[in-house]
Amino acid sequence: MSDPGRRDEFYALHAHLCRALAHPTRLLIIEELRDGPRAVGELVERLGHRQSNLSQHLAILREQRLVTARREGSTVYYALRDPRVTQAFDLLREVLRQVLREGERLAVAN
Amino acid sequence: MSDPGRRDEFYALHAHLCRALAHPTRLLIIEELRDGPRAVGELVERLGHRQSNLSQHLAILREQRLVTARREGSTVYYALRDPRVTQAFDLLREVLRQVLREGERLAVAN
DNA sequence: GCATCATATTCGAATATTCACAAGAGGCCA
DNA sequence: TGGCCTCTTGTGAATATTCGAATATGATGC
Repeated sequence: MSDPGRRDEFYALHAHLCRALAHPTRLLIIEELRDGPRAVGELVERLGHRQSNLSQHLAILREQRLVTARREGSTVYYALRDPRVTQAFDLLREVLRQVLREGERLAVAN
Repeated sequence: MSDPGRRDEFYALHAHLCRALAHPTRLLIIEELRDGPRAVGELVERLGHRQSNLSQHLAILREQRLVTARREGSTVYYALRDPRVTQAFDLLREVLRQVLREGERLAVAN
């Protein structure tokens, strides 16, 4: 990582990975996949978004290799690829909760 | 979290947090702050961006409460607020490395 | 073949992000 | 006070993201 070009490229990829997580719908998808694979139709039903919209978000998660897609007949099952993604997800969730708690204290203090 | 309105709001905040991480420059800033606080000028020198640009990125990290800013005379020192942020950062970095390794294998295999 | 169901992709409009530059704001010291 | 240093913020242009609607693809069964 001493080559600055390679370093910049790596950080760009890292940022793309974060970007893939930077949308509420995609976070909800990840939460849904936490307990195992789900078909697109199930996600549509459970999350209540347009099918094309979910498909677009799933494509983004696929491109960043955060999920795998397995075809079974005409239905496609999505699954999380790496448990570390949910670990990172949970860490940030804790950070957020902390921020909200401190925000409440600040709101009271000011 | 059973109230759907509250759930959506929480996921929106979570997404905003991820969004704050979704830029190479901001990831580089976090990496720089890993070993302790840094003045804005130091970051400018080490990262080689316009000072106003770094200030804009620092503002985004501040708004999401990922960093703290402490004034000392006329210089401002930034620091990471929560070590879990770097933990999440590192987890995603590992995921990325894994993806790159598998990508190489795929590139060879195809 | 054709119809149907499940999923994916394309398109365009609305919105958000990012950068550089210019201008503002606060602290320090003569 | 005035000048200088450090940092922040407003503006606008270029670019990227997001959504719904429409359309395309792909598998299944008749």
